[in-house]
Amino acid sequence: MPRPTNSPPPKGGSVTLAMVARRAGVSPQTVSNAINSPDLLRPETLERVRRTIDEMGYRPSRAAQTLRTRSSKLIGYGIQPAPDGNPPPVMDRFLHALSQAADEAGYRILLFACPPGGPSLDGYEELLARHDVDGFVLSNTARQDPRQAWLAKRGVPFVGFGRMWSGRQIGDWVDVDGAFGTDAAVEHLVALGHRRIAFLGWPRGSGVGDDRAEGWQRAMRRHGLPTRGRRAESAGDVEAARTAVKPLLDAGATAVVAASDTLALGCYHALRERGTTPGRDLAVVGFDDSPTAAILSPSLTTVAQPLEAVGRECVRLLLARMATPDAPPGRVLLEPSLVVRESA
Amino acid sequence: MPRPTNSPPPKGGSVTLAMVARRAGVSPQTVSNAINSPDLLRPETLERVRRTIDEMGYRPSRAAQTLRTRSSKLIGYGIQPAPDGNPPPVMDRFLHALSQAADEAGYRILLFACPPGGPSLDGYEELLARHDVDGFVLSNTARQDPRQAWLAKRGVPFVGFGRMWSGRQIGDWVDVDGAFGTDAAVEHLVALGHRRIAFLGWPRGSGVGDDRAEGWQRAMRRHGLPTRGRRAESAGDVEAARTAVKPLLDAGATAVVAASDTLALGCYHALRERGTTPGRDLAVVGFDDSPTAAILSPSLTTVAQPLEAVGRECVRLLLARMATPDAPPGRVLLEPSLVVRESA
DNA sequence: TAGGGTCTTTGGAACGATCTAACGCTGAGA
DNA sequence: TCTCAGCGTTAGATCGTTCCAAAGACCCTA
Repeated sequence: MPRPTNSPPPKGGSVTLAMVARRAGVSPQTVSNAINSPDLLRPETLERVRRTIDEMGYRPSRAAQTLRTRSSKLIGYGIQPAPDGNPPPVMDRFLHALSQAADEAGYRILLFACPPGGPSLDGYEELLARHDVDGFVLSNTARQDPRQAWLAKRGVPFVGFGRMWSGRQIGDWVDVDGAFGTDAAVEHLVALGHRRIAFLGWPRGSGVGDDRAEGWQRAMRRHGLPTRGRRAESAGDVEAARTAVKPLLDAGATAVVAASDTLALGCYHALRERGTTPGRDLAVVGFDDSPTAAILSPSLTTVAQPLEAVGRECVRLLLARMATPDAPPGRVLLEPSLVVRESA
Repeated sequence: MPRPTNSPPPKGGSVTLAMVARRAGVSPQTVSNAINSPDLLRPETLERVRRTIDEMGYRPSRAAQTLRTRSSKLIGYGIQPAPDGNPPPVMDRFLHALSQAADEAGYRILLFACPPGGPSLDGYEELLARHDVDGFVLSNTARQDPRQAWLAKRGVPFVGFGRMWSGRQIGDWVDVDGAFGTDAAVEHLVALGHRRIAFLGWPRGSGVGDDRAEGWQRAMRRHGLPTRGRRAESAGDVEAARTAVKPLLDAGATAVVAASDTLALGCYHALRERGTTPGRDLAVVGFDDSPTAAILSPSLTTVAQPLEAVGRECVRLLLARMATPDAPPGRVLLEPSLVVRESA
């Protein structure tokens, strides 16, 4: 009769450290060392252990490692619901980039659903207490976002996608230089011969929006072009943009730089309404390179965020923070790139 | 001098089962029972333990539970890179729904990055061996997808978003009834008085495409309307669609049902080219309710997939499978809904 | 040959939870 | 009166790994 055991039923044919050790004729600790501190072993022992590991297809159990080391090699990410109408159109690309970068560093992304209407802190608390998450990536950071301060107070490593627009800067972040993007858009338009270049943005006070406006303004100034009367503000939806852009057209603008692809689409509509054609009668540049941009007709010239790089940098900063908790904060501003299509 | 210990530095002020037990004056096992089998305890003991748990803010450690039970309460999800040009425009919505449904059942989604060019099995292997993942959700299931068979052979619970279009059906899946969607689109058009309703789809042989075509065909037949000469095939991009739809227009179609929003947009372009207006001169219905659909002008009537429901059902089926591994396969076909906008 | 110093390797004790078997006690059935 | 199942609870072992301290192997010098 087999010995009575109170161990749970094995799931796969999971190989343990002890099994490897027995087969290789060493102690479990030596196998552990072979993996974590190879330089402690005599080369021939190391070789033998390594071969045995391969032969048996051994993989360390994360649960056991986490229990012992209190580090789960997990990065938490709260996934936001799409606020109606204006879902971040690019979030799955970012998430893939993030996941890939994490994988390469031996980490994984653990998802949790943020309830709609502002992220609460419960989810973060839960992941921290129960899963021993090593750190967090924050996105859709808002003005008055409580998360950074909350995490910082607890000494939990985190990195935000998006800088803080109000109050004191807290912690590490990676962001895209919106001003650089609109500046580049203006450069492109100037090179095409445009002089009366307008900007269609969101109401002042939104950090992202003001940033994008600033790039336009600075480039205009650099070229000695007037900005007065060339700027309009609009809510984020197409309809509002269509209305808001009209004064700019009436004022004789030959090109419009918009703060988002959605706003740019509003320009398209306004132009069609008066029987003119985007890209021919008026140059239009959007922002975000949303999937829509490529399939419009004429296709939309737009500023693309380097999401893959953002993901990589987020992981890099996060790992650095975990390695040296007291290091000065890391802040990375990445340059977006202009995707030139038919509309400009 | 404090007793020497070899425990790792505590991360938070983490409270353990043993600490709760000591404070409540019971054994650790009783606290465990209070959580996992409350009906074993005498009501007054239960009450006392529960109060202590609340007071101390105790949370069981997932790592320890996983180690002991071999169940991580984790669901693996391989996140695909966006294949160029045609990223599934809806995947982040699905992912949020999935994560939320999992959360509510006490599970979490663990992400891993699938390398581009078809998912390899390595990622699945890794999650299984190292993280003791309890199951997987598959999406972007392709013809000849090796994953289902691989997982089934190992007895790993999984559920696919998307049925299997070729070969034998393996395992559980949830899918959206494309035929139902196009059928409903035809119904709507017929009610508007249309008779010459065309279908613009992908080349035959793609499971999803054939499914959507079939709903159109069956509804047409039901109404005694001819389908001959009213069907065109096109590659998935706007440009191809624009070309492919022309014969349908020439043949006098008054309405087009497209297999995707992108194809529908191709119709828009073809119409504009000949100076006609979508929604007035020709009704157009798309499929997917991508973000683009709402912001087009005229806005696009389209068939919306119930992604929240898909997420919920995926989790439900997966949990059922884990509970009873030998139960007959669960297959859920959900009805999409027609979102009526200006184009039809 | 004994002593001292490197290098390698090992035993034992955690980490925090859950499983099994049994504790001492009561009351029902024979 | 004796046996035994059931009650709520507990002791002890165990999951697979890593940390700590110390033991063993080895070589060199005195």
